[in-house]
Amino acid sequence: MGIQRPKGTQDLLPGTVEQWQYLEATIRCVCRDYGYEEIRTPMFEATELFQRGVGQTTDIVKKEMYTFLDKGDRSMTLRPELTASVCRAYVENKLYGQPQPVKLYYIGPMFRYERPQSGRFRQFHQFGVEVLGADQPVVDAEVISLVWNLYQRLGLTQLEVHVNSVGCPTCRAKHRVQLQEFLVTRRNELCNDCQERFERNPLRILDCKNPSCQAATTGAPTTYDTLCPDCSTHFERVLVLLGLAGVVYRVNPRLVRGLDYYTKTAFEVMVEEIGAQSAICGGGRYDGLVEEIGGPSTPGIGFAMGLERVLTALQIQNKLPEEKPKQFAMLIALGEKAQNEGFSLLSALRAQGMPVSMDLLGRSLKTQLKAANRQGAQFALILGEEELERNVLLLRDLMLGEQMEVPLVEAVEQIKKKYQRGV
RNA sequence: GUGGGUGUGGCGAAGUGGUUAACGCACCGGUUUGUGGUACCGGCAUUCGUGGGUUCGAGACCCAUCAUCCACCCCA
Repeated sequence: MGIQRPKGTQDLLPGTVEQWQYLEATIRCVCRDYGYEEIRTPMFEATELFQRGVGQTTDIVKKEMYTFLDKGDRSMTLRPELTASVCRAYVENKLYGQPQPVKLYYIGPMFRYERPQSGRFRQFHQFGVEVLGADQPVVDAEVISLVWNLYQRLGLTQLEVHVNSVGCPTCRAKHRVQLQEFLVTRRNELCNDCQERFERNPLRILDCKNPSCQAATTGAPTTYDTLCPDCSTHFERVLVLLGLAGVVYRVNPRLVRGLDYYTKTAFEVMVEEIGAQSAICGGGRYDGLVEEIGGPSTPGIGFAMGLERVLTALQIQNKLPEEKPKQFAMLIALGEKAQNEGFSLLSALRAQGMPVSMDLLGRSLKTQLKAANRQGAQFALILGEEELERNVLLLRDLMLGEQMEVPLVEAVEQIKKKYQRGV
């Protein structure tokens, strides 16, 4: 076998691309309704952006980035996520000078060097939203409601929306200490991974899948015990507003997000049916990130949604729209003279916006009819030597099996009439 | 990075060491000259991911390698 596509990448072929187009169109529609505008940033950025933005200690930065030196010896990285880039763009383009908040969305490929598995790729696609310059709880609720609304429109069911507050850096640090104090006596009950997490990232132990870790952490102090008054009222307000927006959610004190920048509200949406990688959307507030990147202190919140995973869920739940017939009519021209006449007719029909095509292999009438049938065409426009001599076109209705003769001069008009009736 | 499964034509799938590698779908062509969706007929893998090895003999056994899938880690 010759050259193959890189591991963890996909060729999206006709038949599948339509599903992506449908999903993307629905997303854009919801974003427009919510008043979000699209932003497009580069596929690669200075490596430092992700190191600072995503966090040096995260797996993404430590082992999953596609990093390379360009010809000027600058370290560049294929974007593994987009929140850092959007914040960079916000600062660099001085969007803080525009009316606040700035409400943005993006759709595009991300790159992470991982072992592929179900729902996990090296090039994958995310839809995401970022709101910069607003710290009110309503923003958190609006963003989550946007996600909810999108899934409703897509018809997805069996969703689990988990919401939590991880607090600001101050209360998070307090929680961390309390958690370690709680766990220190049970440390030997934890799995190997969690033994290591104990020092590095004890919050993560809370959402370990290992049953013994689950048991060891029952009754552990939650973030709510340590939330400062500000974080606490913020969280309560978010929950109230979510209820008012009709979002069905669950408060999950064990929900911890993996990226360093999250503060206060964190949330995740899961669909169990799609496999081990069941999170189809994850996000939260990141009030310190813009400043971390070198901009003015600016609150922010956003999420990212894995489109491959959403599509998988839609497939499993059978919620994708049916494929429409590709062509309205097929032109069947027999012989070179007829092809000349037919080709110009074809171009006239297409100029009028009708989806019409013709045989490109010079095949027999019979074969072409068969092909037209398979395309789902409603009409066959037959033009042979005989018709040419009499200046007519055979207009055959493939559904009814009837055909009529139309003078060539009236052909476009007549066909258009049929087409408009169908549309 | 770790662990497990799989690899036969475009797709699905038989083939438990022995002469010519089933079958289904798809595809292409035909069933008298220019009329489709059905039916019938025919065509479509010098070869079983690749490279070695065992054997009189291998798609089947062994080794290596590559690819792919699933799971862990982590994330969308």
